Amino acid sequence: MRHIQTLVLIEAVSKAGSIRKAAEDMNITSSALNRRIQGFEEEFGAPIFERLPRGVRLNPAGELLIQHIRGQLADLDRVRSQVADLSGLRRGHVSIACSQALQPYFMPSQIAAYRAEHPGVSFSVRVRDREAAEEDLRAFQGDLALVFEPIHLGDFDVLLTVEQPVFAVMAKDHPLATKDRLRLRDCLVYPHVVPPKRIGIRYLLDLAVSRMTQKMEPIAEADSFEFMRHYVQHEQAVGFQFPIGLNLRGDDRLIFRPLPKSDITYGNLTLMQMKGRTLSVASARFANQLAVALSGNWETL
Amino acid sequence: MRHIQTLVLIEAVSKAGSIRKAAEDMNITSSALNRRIQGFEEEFGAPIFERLPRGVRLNPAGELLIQHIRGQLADLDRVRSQVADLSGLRRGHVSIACSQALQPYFMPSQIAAYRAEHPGVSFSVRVRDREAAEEDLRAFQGDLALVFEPIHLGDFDVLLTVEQPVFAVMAKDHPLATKDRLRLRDCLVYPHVVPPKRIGIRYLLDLAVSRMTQKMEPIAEADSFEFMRHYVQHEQAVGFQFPIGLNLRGDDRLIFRPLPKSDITYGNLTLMQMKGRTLSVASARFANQLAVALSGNWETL
DNA sequence: GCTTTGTGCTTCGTAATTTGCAGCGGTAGA
DNA sequence: TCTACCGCTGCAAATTACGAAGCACAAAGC
Repeated sequence: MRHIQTLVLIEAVSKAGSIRKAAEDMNITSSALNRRIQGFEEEFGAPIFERLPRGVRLNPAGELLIQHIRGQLADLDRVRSQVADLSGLRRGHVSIACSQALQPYFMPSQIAAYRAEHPGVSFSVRVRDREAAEEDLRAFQGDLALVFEPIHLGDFDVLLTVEQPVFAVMAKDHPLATKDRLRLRDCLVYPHVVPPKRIGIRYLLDLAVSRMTQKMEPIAEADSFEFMRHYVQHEQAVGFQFPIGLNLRGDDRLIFRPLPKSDITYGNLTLMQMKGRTLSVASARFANQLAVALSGNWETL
Repeated sequence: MRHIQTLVLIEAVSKAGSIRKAAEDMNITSSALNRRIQGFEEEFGAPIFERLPRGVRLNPAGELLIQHIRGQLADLDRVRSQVADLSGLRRGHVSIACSQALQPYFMPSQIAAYRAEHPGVSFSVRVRDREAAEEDLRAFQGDLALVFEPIHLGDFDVLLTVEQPVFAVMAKDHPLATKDRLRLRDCLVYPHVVPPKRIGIRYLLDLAVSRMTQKMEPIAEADSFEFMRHYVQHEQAVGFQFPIGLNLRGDDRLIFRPLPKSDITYGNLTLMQMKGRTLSVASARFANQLAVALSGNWETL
């Protein structure tokens, strides 16, 4: 794409932080890149970068412009995808950012199901906490985001929201495993493992605990649910997870018990896209499939 | 803008219908233009034009692309406007399509008021019926549209809607001028002048008459309100207009009487923009001013 | 049926633009 | 003071785009 190359170069420079570095990345000489940028700034009518002793950085005008550039590049991708689609080849690419909970079971099965029908579509899946996922959308680095408890809802279009209760996770021989109705306060009596603050489930836990007299005193704070899953098998500890991240029936070492909504708010699993953006054919269809899959009850998982 | 020229050329070709004509318009040779298009199609990966014996025409892929191009050009304008704005110069351009009724009084006074505060902003005003105004927005040929009774509301963002009653317009010595409460059926007894079907006020008239036993039998159908205004001074005829298009107090030759809502629905004057589009600074501020001006009651005009 | 007109497209020599190389001046950190 | 890295600039080479002319073809015009 010749007519767009300058824009791509500008983005590369803004990412590299210096013209020379960006020139190396893009396999051209720094002088050529330098002159292209100067030429663009002249055409544009205003400087885009502020020159620092150690390199360059976008000025406010440049920030405005780079947002435009990213939007245009993403939109051009969309057009190409639509064109490819109407010429019969069902190919394309879907880029999605999602919570950790969706990694082990949900996303793999969904992507496999989609690819069974559209083998020409490729995927990139990035694990992001709720804040980073939104940042991805904003920078046009991802088409979709599927996260619990999003923060800045106003900046995005919400395609779907479903509620999921928080589950307590423990070993089969845990004393609490025999209780059929488990309360959050029971869990906190035992050693517990929780994720760090940026994770949605932790946000819900903090909210719930703030209304209780008991305090949360985690023996471990880990951003890996895998760690939690395995740790509770070594000590008689309790972990927390959403059902979509659990193999509710198929796990023979762990026990999962839902916590009542009165104890801890249900988590909102939300499928979002950048506000006002038109998705590529592949992304839109995949989003649709996700919506159908999620609209079922979690108890049927 | 060098990196965008090919896109502009493509748009020119699609408008001219032939490469040679477009080349003349753009002051280059047809061979150069031809090669640029071929080059673009190769980069793009698919033909954009279908070649006809008498010229070229956009194929479906091209239609998709041209929409992207127009959006990109409009968005770049917006960015440049914002950049100009943050560097202190309050300049820019506002392009608005609006109904005939707004031409004599409303738009001139609004634009003058805006330019009194922002002398660097220029305007283009196009008179369009409600359908053509929407087409303008869709093709990114206008930033705003202010029309009565829009048709495809779903494709646009509505910034404001205000109701305006239909007024009967007649000479000062007209027999009906003495009645203080005028009904539509009274007007239709006399010779009447109406606009053609594509105009919003005619749509309302047709709707109203379809519920009556009386029929509409216009002695003249004219798309110029000026014609109507002057004609009713020659014959004892009745015309129709919205109050925003009338000088309610200042006209010493004509009488204006509102028709009751039960006789004929109030017209919806609607300020719209292209769905999801971010307007330039100047356009957004002007839209804001229009909204403020219109939110007052028509009776205070 | 023939000419005329208008189309997209190609060839080729030339003009315009971009690139790479080397070097300059300047700033920050050692 | 020295080194490393930065943005920037002449200048010649390489690349690219352009204009003029002409070709093949199809639809009107006569």
